[in-house]
Parts: sequence; C-alpha cells; structure tokens
Amino acid sequence: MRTFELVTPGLHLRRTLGCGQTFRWTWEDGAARGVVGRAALRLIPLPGCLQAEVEGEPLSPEALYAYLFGCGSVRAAERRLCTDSVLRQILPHTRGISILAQDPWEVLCSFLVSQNNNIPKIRLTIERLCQALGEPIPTSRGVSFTFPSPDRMADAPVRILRASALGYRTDSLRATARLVADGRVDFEALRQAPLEEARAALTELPGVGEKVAECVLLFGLGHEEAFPVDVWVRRAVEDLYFGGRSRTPRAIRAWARERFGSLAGWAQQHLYHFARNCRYGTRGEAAGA
DNA sequence: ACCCAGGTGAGGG
DNA sequence: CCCTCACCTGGG
Repeated sequence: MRTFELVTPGLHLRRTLGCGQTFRWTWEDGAARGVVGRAALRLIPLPGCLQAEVEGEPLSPEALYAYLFGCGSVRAAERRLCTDSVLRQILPHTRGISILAQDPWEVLCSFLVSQNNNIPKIRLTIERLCQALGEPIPTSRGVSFTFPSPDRMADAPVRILRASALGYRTDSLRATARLVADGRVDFEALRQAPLEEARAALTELPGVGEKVAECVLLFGLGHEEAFPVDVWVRRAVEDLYFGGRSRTPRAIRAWARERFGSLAGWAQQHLYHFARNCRYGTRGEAAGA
C-alpha cells in the first residue's frame, strides 16, 4: 500500500463526493473508499489536506489531484460564484464542492442507470455491475472492483444485467455499451467539441436524454457550462430565482447558461447540494454511504 | 401492501 | 415546444 498526503485547498470531500456526481464512494471510519481507474483508494480528510492510501495500480499524487479538481480551483470558482447574490447566500452551506474528473464512460453508464430511479438503488445496481463485470482489485480491506469496460458491458449475459436490478434500462444500457465498445462514441472529440454539438451527439444514444447528456458533459467531459436539471435543481431554481413559479427543464437550462455562463456547472452543484441537504432534503450530509 | 424515485421516449395538443 | 403517461424494481 502506498500512502501520501495531498494538499487540497478549499476542498470539502464529503460534500464533493455526496453531491450527486458520483455513486461509488462509501464512507467508513471517517474515510472515503472508492476506485479510480484501477486504483483502490482510501481518503481521510484532514484540515486543508487529505491522507490517501492507494492499493492496486499506483496513482500518483498528481493524478489524484487531477481527479479531485477536474474543473480547477475550488476557491477560484467560489470567488466567482459570489457575484451572484443568491449563490452568495447559500455558499456558507455548500462551500468546498469540487467537480471531479471522472471517466466519461463510467459517468454515461451511471447516469443511464439513474433515470427514474432512487439513489440507494442506483448505487446497488452499479455495485452489482462492478462485482459481476469489473476486474477485482485485492486490498487489505477486501476486494474492490474496477468499473466494467464498455466491452464487458456490451457482451454481458442478459442474466447478469437483469440480476443487477436494471429493470427496463437493460436494453438501452446494452445498446449504448455496444456503440461505445465499437468506437462509435469518441469521448475525446466530444470533450473538444462545442457544448451543443456534444450534447446532440450524446442524446442520439439509446436511453440518453438531455439530463443524462448534461451530466456526462459536466462530470465526464469537463464542460463547465453544462447544467443538468434534475428535480432538485429545478425546485431550487424555481424557488430561489423565480418566486416559486414553474419552469420547464429546458427553460431552466437556457436561463442558467445565460445567467452563469462558464460557471453554470459549478452553480448547479451548489444549488443541488443546497436543495438536497439544506432546503427540502431530510437526509443531511451523512447520506451517500 | 403500497408508493416512490436525480428520466426517457412516444403520443397528442 | 409543452403536457401526459408508462415503465422495472428495491428501498422507505
């Protein structure tokens, strides 16, 4: 096992991992356990930094830093968010959220699973898929699993997919995995492409609508101006900016892009966290384990 | 025993 | 465009 300390300016690890962008991290004895690529990690938050324990394939401090700060400096983003009077007020409750640099395939797959689903079950399904189709990483605290490759997912027996409680999402997951496995989705090209163009390409995929596409753009492809509108963000925006008046998700997305520009993705994370954990939620920040 | 959930896609106004 | 509806399935 390799252990090192990493300075993480402004980072609130629990908020970042519990903010709806990732589904695989769990908390145990004050440490977050998760898998990045082929590395099994244990992250212990300390003041201003964190201690990392790495097993499986090595992961350098630089690589971990790049994963944790996928869209750059948390503090710089928060300084800019403060120019919005609403965000300035909720920021004391949401400070420290970072946008991770996750593998786009994992994000696509995870948010396909998330449609019309609840978080505990999404986590259950993803964990079962990883156990059945991922590769084992032995650790001192038991076996972890990598996220299954597109190949493995596309060729998986339906029996396995069904046993993962995918429900009616089975067909779209399979079909999308097939397209990715066949190289029909060029994530690197989508990373470079303009937002609208990349979104159009993603929504061509079976089971991928606007919400899932925006999630892939923001959490997997580094498009900071993406703004996924789920029910929580919708509620928050309607309440905080529109006096409780109803707006369609599309209208909210267009509005957010206009108002926040390249900061939209960051704003979305803070609004989500606020809605879920401070405003309407009953779960608190301990959720997500 | 229900009822719901971080959406999608199809059908109709 | 917007609205409405069905939809697998395990947790609450």
